[in-house]
Amino acid sequence: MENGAGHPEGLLLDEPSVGAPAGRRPRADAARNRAQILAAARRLFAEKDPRAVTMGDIARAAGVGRATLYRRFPDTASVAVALLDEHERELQGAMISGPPPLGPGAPPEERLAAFYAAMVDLLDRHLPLLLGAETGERRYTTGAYAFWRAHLRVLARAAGAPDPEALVEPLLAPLAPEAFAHQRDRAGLSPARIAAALAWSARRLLGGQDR
Amino acid sequence: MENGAGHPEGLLLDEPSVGAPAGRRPRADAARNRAQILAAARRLFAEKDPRAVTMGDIARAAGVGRATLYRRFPDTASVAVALLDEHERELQGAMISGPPPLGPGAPPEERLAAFYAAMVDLLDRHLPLLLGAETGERRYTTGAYAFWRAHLRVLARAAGAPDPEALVEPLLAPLAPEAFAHQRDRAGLSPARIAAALAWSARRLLGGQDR
DNA sequence: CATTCAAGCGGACACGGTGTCCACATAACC
DNA sequence: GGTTATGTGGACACCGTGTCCGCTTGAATG
Repeated sequence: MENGAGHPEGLLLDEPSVGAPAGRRPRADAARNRAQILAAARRLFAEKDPRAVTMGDIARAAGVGRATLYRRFPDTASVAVALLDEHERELQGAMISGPPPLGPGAPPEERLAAFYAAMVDLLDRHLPLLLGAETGERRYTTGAYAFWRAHLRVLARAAGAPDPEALVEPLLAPLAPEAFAHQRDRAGLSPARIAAALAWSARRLLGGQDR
Repeated sequence: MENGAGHPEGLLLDEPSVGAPAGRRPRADAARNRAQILAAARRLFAEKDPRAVTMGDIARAAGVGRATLYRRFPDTASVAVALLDEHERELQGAMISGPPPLGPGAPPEERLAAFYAAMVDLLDRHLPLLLGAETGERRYTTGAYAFWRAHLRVLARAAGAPDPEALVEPLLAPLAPEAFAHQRDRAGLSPARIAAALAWSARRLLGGQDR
């Protein structure tokens, strides 16, 4: 990486882009349907297992035909991604240009701990959506993931870790939606306790006692 | 936990039990079919995306009817679990009673590093099966997972970590099959490099300089 | 305000996978 | 060799997916 202080600037702060027509202003009924779809989907994801939500469910709950739904979203995961977009962009902004320790200016281990805390909060508040959006392999191909990855690579590098590229995945893996769901709902750990354990890990891993 | 040197003894060292008749000796044709099913499934999981393998695929490749397959295995994941059983039991045995550093007798951070190395090796050799067996949430409900969990809890406790229970998940998350697949096949990291990064993490996290 | 036309809509279809049922076959036991 | 319990697999109904095509409707134009 050339840029020493490099941040993953502009890596995923683009427009919503998922399910929204690009060129001209959308038609009134189209916009209304889109809003109905998103509202219905948010409800459905929350009230049953997000991975069991089908395209037919969403279309029926939104009061539109299935083909109308398919016109904008290729699958249920894309709907969830659209619902998550704004929350994730907000967090990304705070990471790039917000106040420390989440933003620039704090030592790497503290920035990592703050990132963990923010992500645990995001997971806690929007777990159904995240489960619906990032099921299985899809997690790694989504745009947001590339951003988290780039961010953590910068932090690992700044902390002088031996192989930042290879360290990124272990740092990010505990934030997998399924992992969080298991800890919170199956094992009964509070989000605060999960965040505390991650903060401890962050300081152990990137803390600068020897290097 | 009462048992100070406690190991999760007998937690998952039971009989294969998946798809094998329990009580009496199985019929000759049943045993033959079972072997054909497992052989065919192993082949299929290796040659295409394990998550795209269907019950019909396995039955056809094994030369048996679909209902025969359903008699033993409720879904494709169970077939993969049966194929993994022996490898995992072998590793579990080494962890409980094998030589250090994998077995008892080494400091926690070294045992964790050895566990990571062994798991990376298992993942590298049997990734298709693991992807087929532990897709998504199922990972957390499988028997083997409970064993890894218990093992890491013991190590974290021995290292004096503040909240071993909450630390287990972050320690285990990087070993999710999807995470490994992404690192090795998408990011192009060699298993050795992945293992090295995990070993470094293990020593930072559980290494005993300050506790 | 009437006309025109592209964009949006949704009912209907074909396909493929799942899980179950039941009539038949066959190995194991007497 | 006859009997029985177990194993087998073809067939069925159901559900979700993804696509096609004729109809509707909003918006731009004269």
